[in-house]
Amino acid sequence: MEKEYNALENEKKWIEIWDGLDLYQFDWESKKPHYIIDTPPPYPTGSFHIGNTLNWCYIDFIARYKRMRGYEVMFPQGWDCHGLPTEVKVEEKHGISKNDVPRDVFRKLCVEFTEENIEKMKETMKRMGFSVDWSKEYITMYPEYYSKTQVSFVRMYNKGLIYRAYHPVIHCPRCQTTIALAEIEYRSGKTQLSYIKFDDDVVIATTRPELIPACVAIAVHPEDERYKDLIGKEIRIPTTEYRAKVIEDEEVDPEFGTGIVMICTFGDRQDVKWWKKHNLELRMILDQNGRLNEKSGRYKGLTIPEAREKILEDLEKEDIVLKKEEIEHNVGVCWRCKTPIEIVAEEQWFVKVEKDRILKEAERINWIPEHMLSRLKAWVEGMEWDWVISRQRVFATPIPAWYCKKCGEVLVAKEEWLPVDPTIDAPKIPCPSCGSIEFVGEDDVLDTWMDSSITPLAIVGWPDELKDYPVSLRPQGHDIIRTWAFYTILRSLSLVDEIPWHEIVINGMVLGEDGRKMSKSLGNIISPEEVISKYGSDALRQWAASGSTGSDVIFTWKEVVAATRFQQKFWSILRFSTNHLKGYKPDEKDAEMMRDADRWILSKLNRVIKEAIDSMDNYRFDEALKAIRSFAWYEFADDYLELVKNRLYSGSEDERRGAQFVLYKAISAMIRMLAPFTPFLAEECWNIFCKTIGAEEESVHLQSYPKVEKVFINADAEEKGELIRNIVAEIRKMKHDRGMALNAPLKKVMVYSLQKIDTRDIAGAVNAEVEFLDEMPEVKSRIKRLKPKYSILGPLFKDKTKHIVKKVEELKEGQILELFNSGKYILELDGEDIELRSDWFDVETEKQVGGRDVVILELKKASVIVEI
RNA sequence: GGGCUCGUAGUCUAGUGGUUAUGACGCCUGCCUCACACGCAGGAGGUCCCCGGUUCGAAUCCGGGCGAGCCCA
Repeated sequence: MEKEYNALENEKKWIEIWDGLDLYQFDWESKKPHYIIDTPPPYPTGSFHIGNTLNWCYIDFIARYKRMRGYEVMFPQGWDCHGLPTEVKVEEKHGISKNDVPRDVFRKLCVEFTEENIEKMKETMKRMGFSVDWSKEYITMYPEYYSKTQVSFVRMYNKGLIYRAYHPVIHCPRCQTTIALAEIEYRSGKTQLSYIKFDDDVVIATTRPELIPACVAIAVHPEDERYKDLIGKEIRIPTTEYRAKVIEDEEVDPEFGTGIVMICTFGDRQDVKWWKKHNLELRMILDQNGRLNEKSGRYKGLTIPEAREKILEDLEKEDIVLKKEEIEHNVGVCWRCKTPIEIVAEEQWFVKVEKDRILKEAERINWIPEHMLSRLKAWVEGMEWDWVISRQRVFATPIPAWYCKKCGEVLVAKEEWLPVDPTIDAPKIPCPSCGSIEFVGEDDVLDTWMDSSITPLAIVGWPDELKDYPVSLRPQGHDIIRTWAFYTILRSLSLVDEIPWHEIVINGMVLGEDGRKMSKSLGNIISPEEVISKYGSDALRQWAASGSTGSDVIFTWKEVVAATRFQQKFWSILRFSTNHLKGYKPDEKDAEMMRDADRWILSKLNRVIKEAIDSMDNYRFDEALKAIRSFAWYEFADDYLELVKNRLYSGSEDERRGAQFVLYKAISAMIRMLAPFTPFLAEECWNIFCKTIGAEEESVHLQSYPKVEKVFINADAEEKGELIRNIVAEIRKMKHDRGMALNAPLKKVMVYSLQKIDTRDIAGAVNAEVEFLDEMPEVKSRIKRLKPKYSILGPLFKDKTKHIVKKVEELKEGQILELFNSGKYILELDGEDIELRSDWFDVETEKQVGGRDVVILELKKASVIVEI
């Protein structure tokens, strides 16, 4: 074995080998229990970012672990292709607008662009060693997938869960499309608040003077004494012939501006609420292109900024602009182009949101961490209107519907017609209402979430069949609980009356090294490729396991570097161990050759296996990896290997066999426990390990996870082992304190302890002859004090504990001896007899030696006499 | 403005009622001890954000405050 572990070389080697092996194929026919993961289909931006990396590392830890635990695991990979970002990129790339070319041509350009991006991202994913079953890949822009989206639309329409309605929707004037609530971002900034006199009594303050022609009412707070008399009055709206009534509403803020507010259709979402509540007139002065229309009178044709300027100018002329002031203001903008959004009323397709049902059913899903459910609940409870699913775009799943040219009837496709593009294909039947065969195809398309909200259904064969449902797991980030998780639950309930998954595991966001969200402007972005090219995938994967599930994780180079150090450490452990395992034939009978140190570490190993299993089962990757790493490094390498070195190098055949048995057990288990986290390192180590012991060389990723062998868990062995370790540590510390070399020979060491221990390995480790004493003839020893175990005393004696402890401290040596000799002692406290038991206390002893020039090391459970 | 999460050594972090509060990085001292100097052996470093309460006992539970982050309005 090389002295140094070369991660980059090794990882490259295994990627090539694995590529030809198909290790992770899912088999529906397998008799093993199925474990199906509804993996996120990322948006093919062309780069797999570090946030994705965290998410996929979690998925891969789970997938690899579950496989090793005997499950038939499905780890599919999808791509959520449709959407505006790609349209924008393609327009940029080809220097065109989507309206310059026919729809199908533009769509084709988008498909090509997306295919290239997918390839790039796959590259990174493979390099990361993710155990994806690529035969289960799905791509939402292909007809095989989007026909499923269309089927889902048709079925929900037929169930009355999709409808068309005239409704205020959020609209981006630049993108010229409707956007979902979830697609609004909020920007804070300064804006101008203008005070405008509508008449002598009515002065309103507005940030949107251009909407004055759309003013349909004026509102004041019902308890605002200043304006009581105004309620019910009709006021003329400046610059127009319209008149508006003054109404009262509790949601008016009397503190803001003048306390009088104009209600427009629509300035913001509050306007929508008031408009609905008070049944106000609808006067849309904005067109879809973001320009004012004829309803605005002489401002027709102006853009919003132009209109604002012109109207203010006109109002100034009328001398009714009383004041202007700058205020801090939050404005909703389009998430894509950052243009302030508008609210307009249009005919749209909607999906009905059955709030109560979703809230109730979401509780049947196991949320990890639990509190993430409250995020979903808060979102659902706050929803003000149904889900708008129509978009005025090109690169998306077509809405399978037509409108009869003659009578206007809406015709939604039959399932057997799908996939269909109504802008190209005609319906296969005449209008059911009037018999006409002339139709206009719907040219709105579906929201991308309509594609991605059926992923768990798509991977189990829906709509043809539903092989295994709900699926096992949804892993995703907390940022998309209100979108992906929410929409998926909604759709699953609507389509198959079932929750989509048994469990949902939420990962946090990745923050930059400065603890802030990664962003271009902060310049704190780290790409996975950058990390991989320097330190390799296994190191980055270990970083991903460093945070606790659900919490945001800070990216730190030092964590990555620490991971590579562990890899080297483990490599050295393997190098040492295989050196001593050459020619060893594993044999369970060798367990009989084990000595105290062997039994101790084997017991610890089995505890670690149990801990790792518990942690992995609870998706606590940080705990699991930490337990494995710290066992390997500190207990196994620093303590155990140091203890048995001498026996391995120069012990008898029997002495060696016991240690070899343990090396074999521990190395085998540690490699397998590491496999989900560091698949490359583990594979290489397993390969070397198998060669060393002459076993069949098969991928570690096809092995089973280590099992807890209860027979080796032994509290007595652990106590002895700890004592041996502590004795060695204490002697080393003594050498250190006296400036001696750690391997300097000592004349003699004598150990006295009530615990009978094996001194063979102590001798080897401290380079001295070691004698175990049954008595301490030359040593005077006395009990220094008793240390109460509060965890026992507290619950038994509650408030009396303090008094008892005080009494115990006052006990004489003879009384203490009585306690330890008989195991109990009667203590009198306030006239009451209390029976103390010896195991309620730890005893601290103090010893002295006369005569010989020795150093006495006092340990909790032993005295060590060292002759230097 | 609302919801959620969090506040523990210089930094990051574990710990959800019980001895001396976990670990990593960094720092200091000594060692090239035959697996590893990417290492080994030691060491220093803490008001567990603040105030109150519950309890024999609080980093942990409750209330209030201050601060941070995320999601939303």
